[in-house]
Amino acid sequence: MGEVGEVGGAMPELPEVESVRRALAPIVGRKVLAVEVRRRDVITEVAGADSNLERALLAGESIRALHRHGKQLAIESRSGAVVRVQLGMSGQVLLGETFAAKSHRHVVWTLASGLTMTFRDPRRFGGLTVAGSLADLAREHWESLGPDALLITPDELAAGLRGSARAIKAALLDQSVLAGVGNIYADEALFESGIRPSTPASKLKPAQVARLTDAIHQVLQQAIEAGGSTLRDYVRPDGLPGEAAVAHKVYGRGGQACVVCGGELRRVTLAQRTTVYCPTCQR
DNA sequence: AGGATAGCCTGCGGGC
DNA sequence: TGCCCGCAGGCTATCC
Repeated sequence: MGEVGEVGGAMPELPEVESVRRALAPIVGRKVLAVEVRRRDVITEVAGADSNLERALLAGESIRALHRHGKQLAIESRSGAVVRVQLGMSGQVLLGETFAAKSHRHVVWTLASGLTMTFRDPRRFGGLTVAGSLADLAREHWESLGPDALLITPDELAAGLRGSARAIKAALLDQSVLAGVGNIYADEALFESGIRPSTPASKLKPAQVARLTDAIHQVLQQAIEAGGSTLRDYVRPDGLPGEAAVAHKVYGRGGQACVVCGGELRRVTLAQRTTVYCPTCQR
């Protein structure tokens, strides 16, 4: 088995994580022969996880399935034990054998047939969580997440926004409202639905919530189909860069011309995050 | 108790 | 050319 590829890149939001999940398909059904923990502090344990860290990381197990909720990934073994992967800002999962020279390789799995999987994360905003079962992981972590952003309905989004005075941009970044949207796709979805990011969440009319829901689905789906991020250091499993697959219309374009009206896009800080919008198209 | 804020961490790009 | 500084931001803890 030669190099399979580099899976994951910068600024992972739902589409990037979904791309990683799909790209990890080769590990399903394979046995984990060994796990090397090079940096223990990237791993947290949920009560009930195997007290032996390598076993908790699925050493000796066969991989049964790959799950995703929002931006989080879970690798489930046949025994039911799971490893949650959070990519954070700079996390990657590498599949193949040609990555020994890379720095920040925190955990390395050796699987059957010579396949190697590596978790690397230079900034360490991400990490791994080991749990005895999906139910344990859900109880400790996933239950606090809102509906997955790809599946959320207008009614569910409306319920998450009800009574909330904060800006819609802040609400979209809140993973307990919906899971999977980060700064990039929040701005893109608000642009597509013509909603100003500073609008109080509870002030959105039902029609706006419906449009926003559609826009969230659309921008995420489009990004998944394009193979994940558009950012330059993202590399798809086939080794081709994902760059330029989708052009962001507002993210990173403050001061530039709106692709719809030609006006100047405005760059502000909202909810501690750089936010770009069109003052003409977004009311 | 919802919501705002701080802090974690490294790579990179702009400016000089 | 090379150095320095600011910025990027998902998530958790903490505070109000």
